[in-house]
Amino acid sequence: MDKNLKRMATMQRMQVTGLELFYKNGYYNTSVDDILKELSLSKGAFYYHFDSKEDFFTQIIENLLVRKVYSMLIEPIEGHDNPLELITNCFENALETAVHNELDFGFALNNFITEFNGRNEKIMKHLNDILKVWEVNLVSTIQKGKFNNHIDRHVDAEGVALFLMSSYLGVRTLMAESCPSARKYRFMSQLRQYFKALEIKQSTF
Amino acid sequence: MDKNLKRMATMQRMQVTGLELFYKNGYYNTSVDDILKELSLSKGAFYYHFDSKEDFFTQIIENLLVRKVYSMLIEPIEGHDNPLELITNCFENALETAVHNELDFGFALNNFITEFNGRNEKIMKHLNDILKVWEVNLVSTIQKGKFNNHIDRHVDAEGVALFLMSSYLGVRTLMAESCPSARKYRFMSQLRQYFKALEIKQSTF
DNA sequence: ACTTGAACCGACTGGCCAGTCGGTTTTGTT
DNA sequence: AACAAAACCGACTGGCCAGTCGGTTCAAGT
Repeated sequence: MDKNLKRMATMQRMQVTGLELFYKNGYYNTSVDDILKELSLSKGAFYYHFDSKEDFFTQIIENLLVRKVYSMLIEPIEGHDNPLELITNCFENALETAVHNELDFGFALNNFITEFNGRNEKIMKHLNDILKVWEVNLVSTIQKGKFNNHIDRHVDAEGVALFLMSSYLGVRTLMAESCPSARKYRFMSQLRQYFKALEIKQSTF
Repeated sequence: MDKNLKRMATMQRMQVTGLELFYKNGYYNTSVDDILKELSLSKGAFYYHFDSKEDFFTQIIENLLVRKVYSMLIEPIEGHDNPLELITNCFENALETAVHNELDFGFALNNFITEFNGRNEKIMKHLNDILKVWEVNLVSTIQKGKFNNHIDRHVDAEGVALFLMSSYLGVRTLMAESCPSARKYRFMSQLRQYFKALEIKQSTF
């Protein structure tokens, strides 16, 4: 582990730069050489550390994407406060990074899913796993909210989770397209609107 | 116009097949030869009718995508009935085609936007125009609903339109990934839930 | 100083693909 | 039939790119 320090450092550098470029230009539009040029490294170094471009990407998912999605979209909603508030704040923060054009891992996830959907089963499996974790955590957070009387007990937790994930992924696509700031603001307003429908009264189905 | 009949027919065939393959495999992952093979046509035929792959795709957008999005997502919400009902039915139908794995033009739009975002300004312009038309029509439908007392007059029409577009694009991504039928059902339930919050009371902002 | 293996270099291969171009066939016109 | 234009053919070019491989450099141990 100590001897592997240099190895780890190089691999890490490659992965970070790789994710950046894959995020910006897409997987298929980013050549291994593009990444290597950025780092002043050579093909030899790359294939010394990774088996293939696909293997490289898989490791990026496991080492970077999973963790970041976790820390940005999952951890912030764990807690005993009102889940609707937690989720609101979480989305607010996540979308704020989007406004500043920073690397948004939720969006990266969305892009990669779109890019690999129906084209690369192996990679899709990894991406789906992340979605699954997100979904499961949303559902359990909402269930908890029902127990604690923050959320009406008739609401369908799975449905809400799906709706939240959908609208988040969708708005990120639209924010990338134009007026991110205004759209973030409008989106958050509507989210609050939607949450009101989940709060107290009897309804759902 | 009469003399051009064969020309038109061939171009049409190419475009229809092109859209299918671009939809299935993505633009960059579909070679011109792939499309030609499908049609038993040659490179010569292709470049006789189109200037470039990009020109070809642009014409597909203008001739097929625009019209289909219009007929599937815009026309159905024009009318004097309750806009919330119109939109509900429209989404219901649109998502139903998705369940059957048919070519869904709303989804195609979503995929192409993701694929070209930040990578091809020229094509993005065309795609954005479609989104804009969709948005404008949603907004005016909602405004009309406010006038006709179907929708609370405090609601932010632009916000609702954005939220609807977002959630639609997002759920399509998630439906493609797994359990489309169940997700469609859940999504529609939540959409109705959200619409309830827009119906009568004072709120918004 | 010498050895050894990890880390890295970069020229090269083979395949794919957008676009070209000289040629052939098909179609319509006279 | 004769001709011209439209439609189509397919071999070829040049560039890109994933992956290979024989070689060099560097660092640690002895």
